[in-house]
Amino acid sequence: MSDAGRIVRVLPDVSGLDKRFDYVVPARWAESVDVGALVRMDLHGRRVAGWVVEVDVDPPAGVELREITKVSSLGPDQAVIDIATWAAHRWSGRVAPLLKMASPDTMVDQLPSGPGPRTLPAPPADLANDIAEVFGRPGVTVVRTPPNADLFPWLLGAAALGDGIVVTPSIGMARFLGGQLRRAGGRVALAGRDWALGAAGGTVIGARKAAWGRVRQLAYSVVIDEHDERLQEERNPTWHARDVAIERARRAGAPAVLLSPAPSPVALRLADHVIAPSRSAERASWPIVEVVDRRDGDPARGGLFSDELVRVLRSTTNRVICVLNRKGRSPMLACAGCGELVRTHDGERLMSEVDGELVGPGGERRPLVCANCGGTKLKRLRLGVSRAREELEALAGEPVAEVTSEVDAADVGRERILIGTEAVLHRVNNADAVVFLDFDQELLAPRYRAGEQAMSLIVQAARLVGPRAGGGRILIQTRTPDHRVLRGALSADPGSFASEESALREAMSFPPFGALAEIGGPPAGDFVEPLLDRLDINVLGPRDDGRYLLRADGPDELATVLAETPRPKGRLRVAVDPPRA
DNA sequence: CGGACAAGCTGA
DNA sequence: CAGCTTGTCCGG
Repeated sequence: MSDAGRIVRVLPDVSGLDKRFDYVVPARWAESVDVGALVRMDLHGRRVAGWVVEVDVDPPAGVELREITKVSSLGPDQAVIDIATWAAHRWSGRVAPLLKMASPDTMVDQLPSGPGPRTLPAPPADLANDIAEVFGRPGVTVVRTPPNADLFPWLLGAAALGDGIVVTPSIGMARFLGGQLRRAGGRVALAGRDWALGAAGGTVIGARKAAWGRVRQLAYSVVIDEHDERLQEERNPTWHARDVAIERARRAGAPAVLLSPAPSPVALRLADHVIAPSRSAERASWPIVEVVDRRDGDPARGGLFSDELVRVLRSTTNRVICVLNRKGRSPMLACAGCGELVRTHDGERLMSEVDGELVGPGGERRPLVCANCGGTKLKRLRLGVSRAREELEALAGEPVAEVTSEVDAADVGRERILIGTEAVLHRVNNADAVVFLDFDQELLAPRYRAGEQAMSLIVQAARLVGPRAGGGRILIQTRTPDHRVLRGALSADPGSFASEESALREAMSFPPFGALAEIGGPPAGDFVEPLLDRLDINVLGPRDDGRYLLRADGPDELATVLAETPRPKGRLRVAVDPPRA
C-alpha cells in the first residue's frame, strides 16, 4: 500500500452499472472512511455517489487511481453489505438498489449514543411460555396467530433480547406497534427516518425496508403478517423481506420469528418450528364466515346479488364493504343449466372461449361443453364495479360509494355501503361486514399463488370486521364453494388450508418445492436457449406475452444458473420469485 | 447510467 | 460532407 492514503473499493450508485472501482482516500479522511461509508467521487467524467464496500484493497495494476472527493455519510455496516450481496445474487439483481434501501434518508456523520439499561413489562402469562421458547432458540419459527390477536406481546418478547429488526407489511402498522413499544419503555427506531438511532441500538421497525436496517448487534428478526404480499418488492430485484430477515438472523445465530394468521407455504417450508394456537382460541378470533353458492344465481346480473347479501345489508346498521375484483380480463363462463363455472381439468383455473373452443391458461382445450352436466349453453358473467354499484344502490335503497385505488383512505365517503376492488380493504379501518361479491375471480386467478392470495384477502376482511363474538361477519359469494380456501375460512382453520395448499404445490413442483424466475424482454428467447436441454432446469413457455418461466429445484440452484448463463445484449428482464406468475 | 466516439443516414 | 441519429463501449 502506498503512503498516499488507503485504497478503498467503491460501488457507484449508478443504475445500470454493477461494477466496483478503486479510489484513494485522502489522508484527512483516513479515519472517517470505513466499510459502508457513503462517498462521492469522479467516475468517467461525472461526479457520482457510492458505497465503500471494501477497505485496504490491492488495486488492479496499470490503473491510475483517483481520490474520493467527499465523505457524505455513515451507511450500512459490513453485515448489511454482505446481505445485500447475497440478496442481489438470490434475486438476480444489482447490489446498488439494495444498498440504497439500507442507507439513511438524510446524511449521518455520527451515531447517537446507544440505549441505556431498560426494563420492559413481562408478556402476558398465557403467552409467556411460547414467547420464551420462540425467542430462546435460533432458527426459524412460524407462529400462527389468530387474526384478531394482539401482536404486541411478541414484539415485547423480541425487544427484551436487545437489538433487532421487525418487519411489518405497512408503515402504518409499524408506527402503531412501534409507538406501543416506545410507551412500554423500549428503544424504537422507525426504519428509514430513524436510521441513525437504530444503528446505535434498539428495535428497528418498519415496512419491508426495515429488513435492511442497520443494527448494533442483531438478536432477532421478526416478520409480522408474513402472508402479506407487500413484504415483497415489486421492482427488480424482487427481494422478499421475509427471506432477507431470515438470512440476517441465520448469520447472526439469532431467532427469526414469522407471525401470521395464515402462514404461506414458503414460511412453513422454511420453518424449523411451528407454533399454532388452540383450535378454540383460533376459531374465536375469526369472524363468522358464510359461503354462498351462486351457481343458481342470475347470470344476467352477473350472479352478484344473493338473498344473503340483501339480508346482510338490511341486518346491519354500520358499514358494509363489498369487494369486486374485475379488472379487464375476459368474462367468466358459467353453464346456463347447472351454474358451474367453466374450469380447467384440475379445477384450478378459469377457461375462456377462443374460436369456438374452451381454452385454459396452460393451453388446455376442449369443446364448448359443461364438464359438470354436459350442457352446451354457456353464459358470460360480466359486470364491472360501476354497474355493480348502481345495481347495489337500487337493491339497498340507499347511496353506495365506489372506492378505487386512487381514493385516499381519508377521502372515503360517509356512505354506509362501500364497493370497490380489494383496495377498499386497505382504505377502511372497520366494518360490520365484508362481502366478496365474486370470489371466484380470486380463487381461480391464473397465478400459482392465487389460493394463498385469496386467503390473505379473507384475513384482511377478518380484521376489519373483528371476531365472531362481536358480530363480525364475512360473506363470500362463489360458484366454487368446495374450494380449499373456502373450506379453511369456513372452519376458521387456516392450518388445514395450508396443508392442502402445500401438498398441491409439492405435486406440481411449484415453490416452495422448487424456485421460479420469469424471463422477459426481447432477448428472452436467446437467454433461455442454452438451458433448454438441461435436466436441472425446466423452461416453460414462451407464453403469449413472450415471457418464459424457469424452474429449478431451489432458490440457490436457480440463482446460480441465472448468474452463470450469459446475458444476450438487449433489455432482458429477470424476475425471481415472480409474484404474479 | 450517460459520455465518447464511430459508423450509418440524409439532404441539397 | 456537415449535421444528425443510432449503436457500442466503458468507467478506477
